Amino acid sequence: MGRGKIEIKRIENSTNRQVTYSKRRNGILKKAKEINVLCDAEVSLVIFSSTGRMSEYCSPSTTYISLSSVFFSLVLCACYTYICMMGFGLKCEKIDKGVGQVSEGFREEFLSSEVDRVRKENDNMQIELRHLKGDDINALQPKELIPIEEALQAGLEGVRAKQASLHLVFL
Amino acid sequence: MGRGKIEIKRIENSTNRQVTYSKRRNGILKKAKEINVLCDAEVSLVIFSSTGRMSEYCSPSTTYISLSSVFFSLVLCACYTYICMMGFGLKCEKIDKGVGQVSEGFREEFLSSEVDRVRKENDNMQIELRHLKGDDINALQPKELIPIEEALQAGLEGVRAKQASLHLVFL
DNA sequence: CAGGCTATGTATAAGTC
DNA sequence: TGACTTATACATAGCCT
Repeated sequence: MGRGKIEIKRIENSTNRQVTYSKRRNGILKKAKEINVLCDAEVSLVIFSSTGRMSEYCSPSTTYISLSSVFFSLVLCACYTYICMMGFGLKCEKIDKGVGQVSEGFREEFLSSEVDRVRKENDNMQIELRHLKGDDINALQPKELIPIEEALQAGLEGVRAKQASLHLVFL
Repeated sequence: MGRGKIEIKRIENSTNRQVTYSKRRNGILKKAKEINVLCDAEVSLVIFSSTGRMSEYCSPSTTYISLSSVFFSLVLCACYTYICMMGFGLKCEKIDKGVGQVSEGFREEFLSSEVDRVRKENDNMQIELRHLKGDDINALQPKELIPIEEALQAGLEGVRAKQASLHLVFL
């Protein structure tokens, strides 16, 4: 993608390598952001240059900040590592042998179904919200549009009535 | 980079979105591999499609695991990754098989915090929905009413435009 | 819906300052 | 070393099957 074609192999000239790294890193980060926006994809990207400098991108929408327990983080971290390593068929014995944990099946089962339930509720609301905002309505039948229109109309009237009353107060 | 220029915003047509996702995901994965080879960079990339399918790439070297101080920086990403996976209801068999007890142990902890998170999300959406429907707006400040009104107005216009286009078809 | 096909938009290798 | 330019290779949007 430049003046000349290059072979995909380690760039021996270190200056060149550094320059190419910067450019390509920016390119990848940009593309990561684009696919997130264009396609609703979640992306987690971490790049280390050969000098150890790190760049990263995580798509927004995340709530990991709320997970404050350090222990928890470490476990997740280990987990992530494990995923990466498994990708290359490596075994991570440390994790296997690591902390033994007693798990109480019932509570977990409850939590699991609760997560499912709340998530479903979430999905439905998200769809409703989208529709109210005029998104994703192309797939809808004419009939289905009517209640949406009515809801919007009613909402608008409500808000405007409220605004009008506030306005009176200010006069 | 195609027949036409596109704006970087959510692709509404879901078929298109899926197609674009596949193509761009392959593109990013390719570039991740290239920067790894060309520039000796370590890359860790995880992408989830909106349907929850995961793709990942980790550069072959696993040396970063030993760089524990730097690696610690990955914790946030790790959390994020794990949440994504759970968030899409994926069963990560690799983890379950490999880590066994450990994964079960923190799965519960995860589920617990996940229930909290999703519930919070639920609450927020519920509030937004209520406001759009004209409920609970008495407590709002005039300023806060404006975006609501605008959203309603925009939504209404969207729905009516859609209805108009459908109407044309029926004539 | 998954796989090809091109015209076209982007990324970027190499060059310049 | 970094910022900017340019010619080229590459990625991909819109089609088509």
